Amino acid sequence: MSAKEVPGDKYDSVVDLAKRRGFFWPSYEIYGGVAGFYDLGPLGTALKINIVNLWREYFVLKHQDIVTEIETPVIAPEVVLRASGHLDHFTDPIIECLNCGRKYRADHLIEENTGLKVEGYGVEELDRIVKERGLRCPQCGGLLGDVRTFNLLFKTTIGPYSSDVGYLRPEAAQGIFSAFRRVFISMREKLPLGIAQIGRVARNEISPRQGMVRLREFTIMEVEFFHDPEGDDPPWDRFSGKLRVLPAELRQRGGEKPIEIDVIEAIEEGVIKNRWLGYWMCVARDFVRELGIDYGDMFFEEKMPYERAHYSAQTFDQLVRVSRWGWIEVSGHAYRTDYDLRKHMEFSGEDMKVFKPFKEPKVVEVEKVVVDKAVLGRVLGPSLTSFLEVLKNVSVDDVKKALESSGETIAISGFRIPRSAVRIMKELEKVSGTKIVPHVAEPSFGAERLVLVVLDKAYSEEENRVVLKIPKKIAPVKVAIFPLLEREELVRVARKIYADLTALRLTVLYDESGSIGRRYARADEIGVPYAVTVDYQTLTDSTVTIRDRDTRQQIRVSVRDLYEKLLELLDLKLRVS
RNA sequence: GCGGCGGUCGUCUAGCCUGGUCUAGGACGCCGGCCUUCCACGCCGGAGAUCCCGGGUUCGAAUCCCGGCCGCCGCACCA
Repeated sequence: MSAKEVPGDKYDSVVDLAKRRGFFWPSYEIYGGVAGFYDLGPLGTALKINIVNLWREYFVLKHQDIVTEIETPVIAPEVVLRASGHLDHFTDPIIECLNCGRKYRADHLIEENTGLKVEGYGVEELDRIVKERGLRCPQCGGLLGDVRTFNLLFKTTIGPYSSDVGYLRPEAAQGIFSAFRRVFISMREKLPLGIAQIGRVARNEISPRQGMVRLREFTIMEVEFFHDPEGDDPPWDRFSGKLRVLPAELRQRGGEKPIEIDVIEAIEEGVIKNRWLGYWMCVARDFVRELGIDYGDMFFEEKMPYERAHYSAQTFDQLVRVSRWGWIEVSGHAYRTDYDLRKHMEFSGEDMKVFKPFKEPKVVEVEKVVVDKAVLGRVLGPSLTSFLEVLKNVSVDDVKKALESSGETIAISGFRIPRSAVRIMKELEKVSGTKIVPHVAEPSFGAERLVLVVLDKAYSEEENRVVLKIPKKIAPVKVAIFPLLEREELVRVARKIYADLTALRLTVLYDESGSIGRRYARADEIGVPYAVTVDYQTLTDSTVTIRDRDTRQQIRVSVRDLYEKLLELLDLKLRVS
């Protein structure tokens, strides 16, 4: 039985089904709705939970030796996002040309056209300058609109004081970086260490579109995988093989077709710049495949440097083909290097370095920064303490660099101190290891997008009936129980089976209304993989039929074996290979 | 954010141009009853619509006008 190819309006059918049967719909509909927010209904919630758990299976449970999971708050104090760079990269004063619609950074526009330094100016001040100077659009000479801020972070206040600014996190990562030391210690201080987090994040998108694809608030599933770039190889025996990849260099030359390349080869040839990034892409490939997406409908597109986030040295988006919008991003794979930990070290003053033992201890000549506190005390006075605190996190190289500049005084981390108060000393030391800042490879998924992708992929129409061919493992309802007819003797048996299967923790649907055909159709429409029917034969020999959603074939099993048989069919039976 | 198109029971839709006959019609779905021994059967009954929201024009607005919200498409934007 071949599924009819559903044409271009398939997405509409999916959305329609989602609303009718309770997968998802726009939030706050009774008030007209708000763009970028969606509710998950009963079935959507169940489906999402199953998808999330499958993700957990791939990224956490199959990697329990190297990945652990934590949970951190949705709200972050300002300093965290200042440290991470999100405040700088997410809050821009923007001005738009009223004539041609081009958008500019207001501060850059002013600096380039007037020579004024306006860094740190507020919106009103920038707006005033633009108006006073009569600045026009540099492209078309058109009139400019008002200066506005352009901020993708949702802002709030923590506690009763408006000065305590907080933001809804735009990614789960910053909570992980902030907690890195604690987790590292509780995981007995070993690298590599993956820290996973599943949670809600919010991004105040300018104009969210594409329904469930681009949300202002969604569930992110990510792993920050901390490792030594020179450390051991990933466990290639678990996940490896070919990836479909479209490298940036190829895109630059107009290439649109991904190449197929073995992950290890891709790393050796420098196509993928970090081994763990490549490894997690393999895991992502297999995870998404188990959601029902074929290899051919999925590939990894490398982002151009200007497309990347500020923290990323290389990014691949995992794209999946859906009916209405073509290729959409379901996951991002970023090589964040040691950027985030370094930034948090700098802002918090905490040492996030990790001790990396040498194979054998060695005696080396080390350089140390030595300061003359007597001299400094006279110059800096009470701020000496804070200077010494800051100095702990300044590298020897940075001090050297400062010493290279000319003048009586030198600048270190914003402090001006006499050159004579600082010198570099060399001494011999026995060292058994070194301290490194771990590097991070980050796979990151949007859960709601996956819900949409699964439904879009699973939706099919056969003989005017809708069948949702959701992979059995993630189907929100696993089994439907029907009495063939609404007769007391059949109903009694069917209800008993329903109660038994429910007690065994299967998600079960019981339905006795309408004809048997209608009930099969209703179950097909929400993707129930198996339907168990109690008929008159059941009353004589205690057997029931199990009907397969996709083939409509029925098999007959005894009620006693039903549970085991269903587990087997649903591929839920656990075993070691 | 700009431009185009659109918004009527849960869903799809009739009605809008040409204002009143609309207490807004139908189909599907849903609920109840009858019937029925396996794939949306049939019959009977029922519930279900702020006609997206607000304002205006008019004796009278689902219908005409304005503003807003939401959606789709294009542009712009997009960690």
